[in-house]
This record gives sequence, C-alpha cells and structure tokens, in this order.
Amino acid sequence: MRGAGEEKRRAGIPPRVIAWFAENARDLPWRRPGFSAWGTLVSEIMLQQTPVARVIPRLEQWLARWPSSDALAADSPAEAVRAWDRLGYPRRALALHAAAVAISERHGGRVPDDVDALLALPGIGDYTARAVAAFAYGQPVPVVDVNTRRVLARAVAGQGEAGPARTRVDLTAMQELLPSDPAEARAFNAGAMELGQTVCVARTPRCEACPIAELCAWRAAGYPEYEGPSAPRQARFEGSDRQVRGLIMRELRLSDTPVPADVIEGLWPDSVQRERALAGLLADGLANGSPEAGYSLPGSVS
DNA sequence: GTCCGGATAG
DNA sequence: CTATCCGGAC
Repeated sequence: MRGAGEEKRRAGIPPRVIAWFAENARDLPWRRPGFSAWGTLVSEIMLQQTPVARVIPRLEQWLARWPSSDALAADSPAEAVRAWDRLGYPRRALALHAAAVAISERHGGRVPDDVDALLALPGIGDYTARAVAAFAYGQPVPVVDVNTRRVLARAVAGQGEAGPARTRVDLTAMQELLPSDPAEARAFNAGAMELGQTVCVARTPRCEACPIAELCAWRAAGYPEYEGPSAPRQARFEGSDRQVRGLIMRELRLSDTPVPADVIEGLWPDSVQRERALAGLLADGLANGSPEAGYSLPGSVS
C-alpha cells in the first residue's frame, strides 16, 4: 500500500521536470517549431540505436533529399540504405523505406497519429510509435526510452538501475506520472528523457544538478547498490558478425554494379563467419544476388 | 577497452 | 524471454 507522503512526493516529480526542461532543453532539430511529423518519424528511427550527435547531420541530409514519406517511397530501398551510410543497423533504413511505402499506400502519405497504426508500420515499436504520437501530434501517451526507465527506477522505485526492459510495467509506471494536459504530458515525456540523458546518467549521475533530487527515492534511501537482474551486456564489436556485416554493406553501398563474390571473400578471412554474415544480409533483404551474379543492394537499378 | 541505444525473429 | 543487429566517441 502506498502512503500519502509517497503520493505527494511522486506528484511533485512531473512539474519539477517540466520546469527544468523548459530551462534546459537542448536546441535540437526535431524540437524546432513546425518540424514535420515525417521528420519526427525519421529522427526517432535514427535515434533508436544512435547517439544524438551522430544523428543530426544525417537527419538534415535525409530530410533535404526526402522531405516527405511520398518522396522516399518513390525512391529505391537501395538509395535509402546508401543514404543511411554508417549510422549502423541498416535494417532501420530498409524498414524506414518500407514504412514510407506503407504510409503512402495506406495513409495517403500522412504519417498516422494513432499509436496502433504506427505500431503496424515496419521498424516502429513501442518507443517510436508513442514518441511520434506524443511529439508530432501532442498526444498524452507515455513515452519510455532507456533514459526515462533509469529516471523512474531511481526517483520512483528507489533503485540504482532499471534492469532489463519490461515494456508493460515501464509504460504503466510512466502513465501513472503523466499529466493529463497534452502540453504538460509532452514536456514531461521529453523532459524525463532529457534528464536521464544529461543529468541522471548511468555511471556518474549529477544529483547536484537534478531538479528532483529532493524527491528521489534512490537518494532518500542512501543510494543502495542495485540488487536485481542486470540488463544484458552488448557483445564485443571487434571480430563480431556485426563487424563483418558492416564491411560487406560498406562494399555494396560503394558499388554501382554487383559486387563479385571474390571481392566479398577478400573482406574477411574466416569463411564460415563471412558466409554467415552474407546469408544474414540476404535473409534481412539488405542484399540481393548470388555467387555467380555478385551482390547488390536491394532494389538497385543495375 | 567501454559506452550508448530500440525492434524483431525465434 | 533471449539473441541478434552497427559504428563512432571517449
């Protein structure tokens, strides 16, 4: 059972985060007034597994070339993957192109404002669907990324880490704090993420700069060591299949004609790992071809 | 070397 | 629920 003091403490969190965000929000492209829903969708997909600083230049190039979903849908998946360049996880580029096609075909070229319609698009999951609904359309739906999860784990649950993601639990926790007013809900969604990115960071949180330090359950408990299950650790990149995939993709992006099999062979000495990576790219639809014909990006003209 | 970041297939 | 999927900054 929750005490009255506990309720009061929790109720203080959103207004303080909102006030802090009003003063401390970074000036980012997707926060510009009039930024399009399409731009929001593109930026959120780019931000899925890529830090802000690396996204910004690529986003601006992307939107200059494809200012609408119709524009992207009219171009080839190969060009989308090429323009993605080295942002990483190129399946996102393929999914974004497929989402643009779906938006054109099913939604008349307008990015949908409904969470379920957004979730039905390729490459859009729980985070991105709610981020677009909240930030592009002002809907008061909870948006939870890894930073928000850490803020809630500390301030509300009194734990030092968030542990493995539990989507339903996380969304419920955010929903319970979310103001009903759409403008406040938007600011709290964005502010909680920003707080987690810039102040309530994983390793060395700057509690002296935190607007909710006096309300934080973790701080009140004396910063207890986290006991629960940890989020899984990312495997090494060097020598990984991901590195080999990246090398092959780089070769395909740079070539206007099919890349011969012997060129692929020269990219990585371990044939078992190389073939596994290539098979994975073919299965993902990021590459087309055969040992005889060579390999190309999907939907290439050549 | 370590850190950062959500979607999806099985 | 778990494994897979990138690459640049520090």
